[in-house]
Amino acid sequence: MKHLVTFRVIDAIARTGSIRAAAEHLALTASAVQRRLQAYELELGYQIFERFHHGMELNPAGELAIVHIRETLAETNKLNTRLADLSGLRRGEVRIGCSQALVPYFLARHIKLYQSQFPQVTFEVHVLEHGAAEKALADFAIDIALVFSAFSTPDFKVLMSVQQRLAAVMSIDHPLAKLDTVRLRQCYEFPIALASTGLGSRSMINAASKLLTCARAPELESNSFEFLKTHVAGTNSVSFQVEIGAPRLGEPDQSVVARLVDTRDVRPGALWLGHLAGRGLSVAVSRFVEQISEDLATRYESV
Amino acid sequence: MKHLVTFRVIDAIARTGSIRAAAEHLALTASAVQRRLQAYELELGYQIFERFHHGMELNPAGELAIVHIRETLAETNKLNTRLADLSGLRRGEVRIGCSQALVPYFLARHIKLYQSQFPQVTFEVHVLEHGAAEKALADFAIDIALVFSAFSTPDFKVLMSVQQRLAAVMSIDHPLAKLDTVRLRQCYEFPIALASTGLGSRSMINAASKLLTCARAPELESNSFEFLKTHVAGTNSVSFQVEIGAPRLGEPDQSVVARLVDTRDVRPGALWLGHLAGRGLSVAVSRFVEQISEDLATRYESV
DNA sequence: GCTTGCCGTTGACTAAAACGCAACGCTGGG
DNA sequence: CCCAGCGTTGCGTTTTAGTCAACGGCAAGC
Repeated sequence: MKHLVTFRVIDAIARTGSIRAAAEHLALTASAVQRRLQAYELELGYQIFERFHHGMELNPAGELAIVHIRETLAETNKLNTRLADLSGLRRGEVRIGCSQALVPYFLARHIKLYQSQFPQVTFEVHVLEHGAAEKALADFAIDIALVFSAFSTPDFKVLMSVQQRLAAVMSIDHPLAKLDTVRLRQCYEFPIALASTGLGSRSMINAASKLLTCARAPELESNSFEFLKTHVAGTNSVSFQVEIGAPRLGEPDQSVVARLVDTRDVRPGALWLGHLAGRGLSVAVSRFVEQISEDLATRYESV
Repeated sequence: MKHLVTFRVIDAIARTGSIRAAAEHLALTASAVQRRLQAYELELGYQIFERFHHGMELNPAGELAIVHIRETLAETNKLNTRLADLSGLRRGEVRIGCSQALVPYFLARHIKLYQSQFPQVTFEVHVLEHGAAEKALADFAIDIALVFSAFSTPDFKVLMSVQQRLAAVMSIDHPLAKLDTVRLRQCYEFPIALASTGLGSRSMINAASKLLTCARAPELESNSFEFLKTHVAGTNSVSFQVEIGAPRLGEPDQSVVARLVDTRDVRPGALWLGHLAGRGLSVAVSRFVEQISEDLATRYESV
């Protein structure tokens, strides 16, 4: 889109924090980028960026402008998907921000299913926790967020939220694998491998461990569920994962199985699906929201 | 704004229905206008207009596009007012669509009051009834509508609505002017001058007259309240006007006075203040909405 | 039945804007 | 003290947007 290059340029400057970085990102020269910005600031009548020796930063006027700019870019995308939708084929882009736990099973399955129906729709998956997801929504970097922490400001609209129990993850031949559900006390009889602080499963464990006399520091800690999984597969360690991020209950994933933890030990958390309030969703996105909402609603209890 | 000329060009084509008319309106050549449109259609990948021998008309894709285009233009205006607001002075534009009755007293008073505080804010007043106001809102031609008919689709958000009684308008020395309120029957003892069908006061009268045996066709009919007013000033005719559009009760306006009609004869109608749902209001507009809402709320009963 | 008028569109030419390149002045960190 | 990285500017070239004039087509009017 010819008339939007200035907006894309300014957006890039704001994101990268420097004209030269933005220029490289856009395959342009620094001077071209600088001149576009200068021309826009002149038209607007206000400086948008504060110039520092280390780069550029938005000033208060720029904060207002960048919202308008990103909104316009997003609206343009929506127009394109609507037009494509009108002419028959469903095209579009879905940009998701979600917790790490959602990626390997839940999202992978749903994106595959969706693309088998609408191959022209592309996906962008950003792994983000907590506030990062809110910021990405506000910056128009993602369309929807699927996270474990509740949204902290009213700028976001919750589309749905479901209960999530905690699951213990262990090797397929682990003694606890024979049980249907496990007690937290039983898990602590083995070495414990936990996700890093800040991830969904860790906060559930932390809350529960306060009440548990046998609780102790974990033998292993990592911010990669993938690593935790391979670790427990080869040892008698026990790890934990939010229900939806655990290997499908019952269906062993290679050499790892998951068992729900008794709710008397760990109270269920919540998974939130939301988007930016006041912002409409494109056809492709709302169709995807429908798909995952339906699955979530049938699979888990709403909260 | 350099990057919006294409949008303004297309908007002009859509409004005028022809490239050449749009060109003249924009002080450009027809070929320049045509090329901008062609370039946009090429970028978009879809034709936006249907070409006829008598001019241009939006096709379905164009209907989608024009909404986006007008929304973008309106959003740009909002950004400008927000920036001006941030830098101290309150600048901006308020575009109102309203029924004829509102103009002479109510709007004139409020615009004068508003501009005495914020002289940099400009006003556009469009006299529109019924559906025309809804269309103007949807086309982003006005920011708010203040009309007597309720909004017919959920695309509009009602900000407030107040009851409106009917008032009889007569010369200052008219026999009925001695009364505080009048009965409809008493009015019909004199020649009657009515507003044209489609205007607010007329529909209230029409509804009431069905129940009245003495009702008859009016001696005079006009779509100009101004004319009706000067007519009753010089004769013993009686005309009607919605409460808010009548000369201030008690305060004679030159040679005309208004008296409320008994509510047993004519049930109050409603005055609606609304804007386009999902569209935020600029600072200047929302400030004006506040001002008139407060006045309406203290002066009339809400409904 | 032909003319006249208005429509969108196109080719040729010109004025203006955008871009790349190279260079300048500046500041903070090694 | 120098070097790396920043935003910015002058200059020559390329690309773009505009005017002007002309073409072909359809509809109404004499």
